[in-house]
Amino acid sequence: MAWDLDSDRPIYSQIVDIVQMQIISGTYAPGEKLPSVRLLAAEASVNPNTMQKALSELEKSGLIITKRTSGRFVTEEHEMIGQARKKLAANEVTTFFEKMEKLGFEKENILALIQDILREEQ
Amino acid sequence: MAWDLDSDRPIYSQIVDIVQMQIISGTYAPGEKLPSVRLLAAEASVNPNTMQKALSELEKSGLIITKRTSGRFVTEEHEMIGQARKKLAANEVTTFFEKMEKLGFEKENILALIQDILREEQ
Amino acid sequence: MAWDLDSDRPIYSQIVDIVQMQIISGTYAPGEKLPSVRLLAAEASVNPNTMQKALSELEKSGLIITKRTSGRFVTEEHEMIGQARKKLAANEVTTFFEKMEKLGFEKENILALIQDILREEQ
Amino acid sequence: MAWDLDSDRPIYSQIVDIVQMQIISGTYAPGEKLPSVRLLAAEASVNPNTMQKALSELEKSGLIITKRTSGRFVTEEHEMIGQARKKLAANEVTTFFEKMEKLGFEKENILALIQDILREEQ
DNA sequence: GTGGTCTAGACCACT
DNA sequence: GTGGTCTAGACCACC
Repeated sequence: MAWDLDSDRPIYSQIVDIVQMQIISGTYAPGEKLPSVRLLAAEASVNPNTMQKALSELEKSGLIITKRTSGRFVTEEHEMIGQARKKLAANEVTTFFEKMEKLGFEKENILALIQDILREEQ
Repeated sequence: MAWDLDSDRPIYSQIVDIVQMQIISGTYAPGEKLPSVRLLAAEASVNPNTMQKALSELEKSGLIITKRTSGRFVTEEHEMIGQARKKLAANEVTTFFEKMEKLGFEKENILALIQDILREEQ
Repeated sequence: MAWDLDSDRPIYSQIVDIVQMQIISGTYAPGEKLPSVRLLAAEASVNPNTMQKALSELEKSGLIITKRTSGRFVTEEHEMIGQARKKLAANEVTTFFEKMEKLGFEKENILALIQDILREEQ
Repeated sequence: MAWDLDSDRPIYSQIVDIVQMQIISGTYAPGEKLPSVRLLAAEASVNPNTMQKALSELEKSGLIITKRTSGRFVTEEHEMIGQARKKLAANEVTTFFEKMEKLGFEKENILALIQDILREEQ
């Protein structure tokens, strides 16, 4: 597993993004038990406290459920995962549009442009 | 001028991107003379050789014309600038689609999604 | 190896020509590993940076492939080498014709002249 | 007049080539009087002795005739000029073939190649 | 003053 | 060990 952490952003925040992505993409399925904090921390070469903080964030957002005695599990509510996915997607779309507008493209034209490019790729 | 260089990527490459963006966005107009290598290097707090390497790249790509004794100028061929703009846009579109596909969206659905989001923003 | 560099033209440019010639003539075979930058630089009594600049040019032109940690290799695409050979040949032919025209020969007569001379040489 | 002398070869020898070329190409017509040694030397930014030596060479080869009291003249024998022209042309042809053979072209193929290139140029 | 080239020497990432 | 990047400082040609 490539964790690829850099020192630009807080480590815990980068971990949140990675694990969130793994949940959304199904690497960790709904209801699946996550590895222990210690194991994950070791994998990522990170202090367990840091990993703990990251997982707490994910619990706040509802993607992870902690069962005191048995560990952490991915939520079984597909709805939660779907929401997270939509939120990330919305972020991607808006930052994408910001970049395109810096390049001087009007919102109205971007859709047309995308269709052009997709057509060329085929 | 905020050059905002980090150590993740080669500095000269970041400079290429920044100056390219300035040309495309019109900060430097077609035909306009660029500041001298030494001045730009001082501005960016970078060695003149590094700045030179960046500008040489831009010359190879056709965005900049060097006149030996009088300085460097933005090309007057709007065509070249338009091409660079299109190339950047195409990159943005493809990386955007890659990210969205990681999030589990099919190409066909992305267009629909964008339209939804744009409608909500209004 | 005689590098025979003079100060009329940029050294790196002369090196480009020499190595290019070695590749075309087969001194370095397709797929063969080139000596390291530092070694070549020492051979040519040149700064490693200068040699690097020359080899980078050759990489841009496609004759050389760089594998980051293991070295530089002559391309295995005979097509690329053939193209370079053709380009050099075309240059020779055109400069030859320019000289001959300065001497007052018409294009149509040059072919005939060449045939005469070749016949005499036999 | 661009004399373009470099320090690779003896200056007088370079001057011989240049003046010879001017005679062959008709810049100096058969029978025409050449400027004085002093004037030519000044033009070429060269010591008059050097110019003198160059012109003596040309006299030996028969291209120039010295008339003691009135100056130097281009020969009126078109034959002489024609021979010089042929000799230069022959040199060009042979050095051209040497270069092409270094590039791996057989004599037999060069003619065909030239015809190809000339056809493309049209 | 401009850009272009070159050297010397350093540090980095990768394997 | 490999190539890649960067800095510092020098000299050149051109105008």
